[in-house]
Amino acid sequence: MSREVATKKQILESAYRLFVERGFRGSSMRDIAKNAEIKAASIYNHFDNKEQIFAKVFKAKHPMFRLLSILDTATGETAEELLTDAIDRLNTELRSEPELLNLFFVEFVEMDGKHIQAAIDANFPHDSTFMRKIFGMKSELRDIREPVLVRSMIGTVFANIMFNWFIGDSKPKRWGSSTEMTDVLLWGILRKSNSS
Amino acid sequence: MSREVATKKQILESAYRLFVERGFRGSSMRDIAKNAEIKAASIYNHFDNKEQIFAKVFKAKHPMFRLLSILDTATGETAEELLTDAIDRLNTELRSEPELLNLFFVEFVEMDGKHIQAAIDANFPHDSTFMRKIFGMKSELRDIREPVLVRSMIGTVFANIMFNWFIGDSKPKRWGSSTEMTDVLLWGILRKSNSS
DNA sequence: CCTACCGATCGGTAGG
DNA sequence: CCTACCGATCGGTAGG
Repeated sequence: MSREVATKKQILESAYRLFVERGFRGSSMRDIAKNAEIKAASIYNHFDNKEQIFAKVFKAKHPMFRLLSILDTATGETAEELLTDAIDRLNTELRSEPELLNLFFVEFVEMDGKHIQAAIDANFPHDSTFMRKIFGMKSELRDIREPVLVRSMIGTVFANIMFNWFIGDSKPKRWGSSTEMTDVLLWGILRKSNSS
Repeated sequence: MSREVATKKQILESAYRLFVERGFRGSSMRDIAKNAEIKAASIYNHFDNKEQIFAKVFKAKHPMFRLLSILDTATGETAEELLTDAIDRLNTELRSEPELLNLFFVEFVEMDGKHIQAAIDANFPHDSTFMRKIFGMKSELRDIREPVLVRSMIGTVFANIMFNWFIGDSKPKRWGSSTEMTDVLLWGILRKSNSS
């Protein structure tokens, strides 16, 4: 990797971490430069301006594709096992890296969503191992299209975590556990009832 | 309402709109003052600093309680009707006011979630008409606790909308409609199968 | 509630 | 890739 490419990569990585932690306007070019171990003016040898950096970071780190990759690692002999494992993995990943979705929030609030389409165009099509696996277990499922199934799963996990943020650490018993939430999802997806 | 209270209210309302549109660091005290039709220095007669304004805005506008209020307006003779109407209302509201959740995103990214607990403490307990209604239809439902039900519903609607942001306007057919998503949820909740 | 102002920091440029 | 610097804007204060 040439020196130039390496520096560019350092800038993008530094910017990613800062945008995720402090948002776009909260991350200065000087801070981005410092983490990349250069001076602020040198950034302009690689990028035209701050927003161009954000656009490239967002394209490279769009969280949707990260979540689909996590799904691909799930395993299981039956549909119920596969789905449960997939949900566990999503939950674990989002809990250990809660800022995974921050980049998207920043894009939505500060950028008005204007880079989303370009990021989608750059990353599609995505070959999903998970969808192929669950497709092979079709007989165990209700008649639901695969993408709808994937949405339901990501949605359930996502909603669990968001909801936990919403209510803070208070009253977890009152509001239920994520296991209870997963149960609702499985009942909605599987052809036969799961053990509960 | 005294002049002083009215001014304070104008400042909070102005700050709310700006925080939601541009984030915390993207909203200057001068902008907040201009929308409230005073000068920037005058804000300090009512608030100590910018962050205190955010804390008060967040406490007053925590989106969780807004969503619960929307649920309370739902009607229906059967559990299926009530749930479908509730989901429709949530979808309609979030679609017509997509920035409803932005305040929460800003709190999460720029404030590191530090005001959440205070907002919860200030707003609980919340008397939910919706939960009482659905409680009365318990025989039509699987054995799911009401809060879990509410979470599933808000979660499903929320995940639908987030997912639509994720994928932008592209390939709606490929990824399914929110009707298909609702169907999965109803199957997971209702004791008997719904028409599909 | 205002005018006037503070030091600090911002994104970006000039010129080497 | 750097030093030095630009005008603009920031949160906040003094003083009336």
